This record gives sequence, C-alpha cells and structure tokens, in this order.
Amino acid sequence: MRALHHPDVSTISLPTMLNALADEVRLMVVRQLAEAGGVVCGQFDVPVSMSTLSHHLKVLREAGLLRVTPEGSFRRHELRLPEMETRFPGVLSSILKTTP
Amino acid sequence: MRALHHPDVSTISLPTMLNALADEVRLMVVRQLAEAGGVVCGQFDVPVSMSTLSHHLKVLREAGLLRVTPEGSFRRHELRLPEMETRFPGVLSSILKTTP
DNA sequence: GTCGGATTTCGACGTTTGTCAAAGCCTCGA
DNA sequence: TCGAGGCTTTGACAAACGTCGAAATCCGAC
Repeated sequence: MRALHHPDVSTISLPTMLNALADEVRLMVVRQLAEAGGVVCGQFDVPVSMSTLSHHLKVLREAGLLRVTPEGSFRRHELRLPEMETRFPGVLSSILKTTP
Repeated sequence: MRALHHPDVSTISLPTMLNALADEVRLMVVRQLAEAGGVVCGQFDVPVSMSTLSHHLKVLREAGLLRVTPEGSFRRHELRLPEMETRFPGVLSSILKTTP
C-alpha cells in the first residue's frame, strides 16, 4: 500500500479548506465523521457510487481535513478537527454546529 | 436599473455559502468589506479585471453574503454579516478572523 | 497461491467555473 | 440631449469538477 499523504495543516490555505467543504457530499462525509469518530469507507451514507466517494475522500484528505489509516483491508477515516482548529480557529467547529 | 436580487438568507445552503467563500478573490473582497464597511465596486483591491470582479460580486450577492445599493452612478457593497450569523452562527465571523 | 471483498485509479463524459475583451446600460452633469 | 464614467452583460475559451463503470490494486482467509 502506497503511503497516504497527509499534508501539514500549516500548509493548507483557507480557500482550499472551504472548497473541500463546499460540496454537499463532502459535507455529509465530514458530518458523519464528526458524529461517529472513525468511519470505514464503505460505511458512509452518501448517494454516490463508491468511486465517486473515493474521489471526495481524497479531496478531503488532501485539504488536510481527514486522516486515513489502513486497518486490514479497510480504511479508517478520522476528522483532523483539533489540527484544523489550531490552523483556522472556530471555522470547522462552527460549520459542524450548523444543522444539515 | 433593474432591481438587484438579494436572496433571503434562510434559503441559502451551507455549501452555497462556503463555495462563495472558497475563492481567493472573493475572500479578498469579503475581507475588504469587513474592514471598510461599505465599499464601492471600483475601489476593491483585487488582481482581476473589472468584468471578472463584477462576476465575483454577483456570486457573493447571490450567495446572500452581500447587499448592493445603488448610490448615484456608484454601487455600494456591504457584507450581510448579521444575517449570515443568524443563519450560520460563527461561520462567517470565524472565517473573517483568520489572517490573510 | 488463489479467491473474494474493499477501495482506488483510469478513462470518459457533460457541467460548471474563472477569466478576459468588447459591447451594452445607467446615471449624472454639462 | 449628449458625453463620460461606472459597472454589468455577453460571448468565448481553457481548466477544473463531479460523476460513473471498468479495470487495477491491496489485504486477509482459505
């Protein structure tokens, strides 16, 4: 398995982060992660195909919002909330507080 | 002058708002508005042509972030911060607190 | 090693986006 | 009424995006 790249949050720009969150599907993913802690890829409840979900997860990961850890043949996804709060205080947390 | 449409903030979705803010130029505009209060179109300091700026202002207005009032031959732009705070508490204000 | 399940990558496709120059529209003042 | 200034609209274009199915990859179990 190729090592997954997780950018240092200090290198993430605000537009990059906001762009990652400015999509209905990705917002669903982030909300589900915030609620459930770690979520395995196949367990997200989203109305798109597996390959599209995979694409969205990549966008979120490259924007510094997700940490992905292989667990056997699964992949566990977690929100990098503490780090994002350090980089952009209040932004992600206030977004998560909005009602879907 | 055709009447300018300002959507009711209650009809704005979070992705729409975030998408409007997920652009370097539009973020510059919003920051300048937050600092200066009302800003006339021609006075924004952005690295794009007038027509492109006009396009970005339209995106921001349609996302409920701006109120535009004709003043003679000028157009005054204001951030709809209080309304957006009601709709999505903390989101816009925390974004404005980040350093450019 | 091989099979099967989980996930990603690859093409491909249509849509949306950001950009500019040119043309158009509005308002004010002469 | 005419002209000029301020802004928007139009038309064009390349680039980026969201989507899918099919093929490829990876991992654990048999």
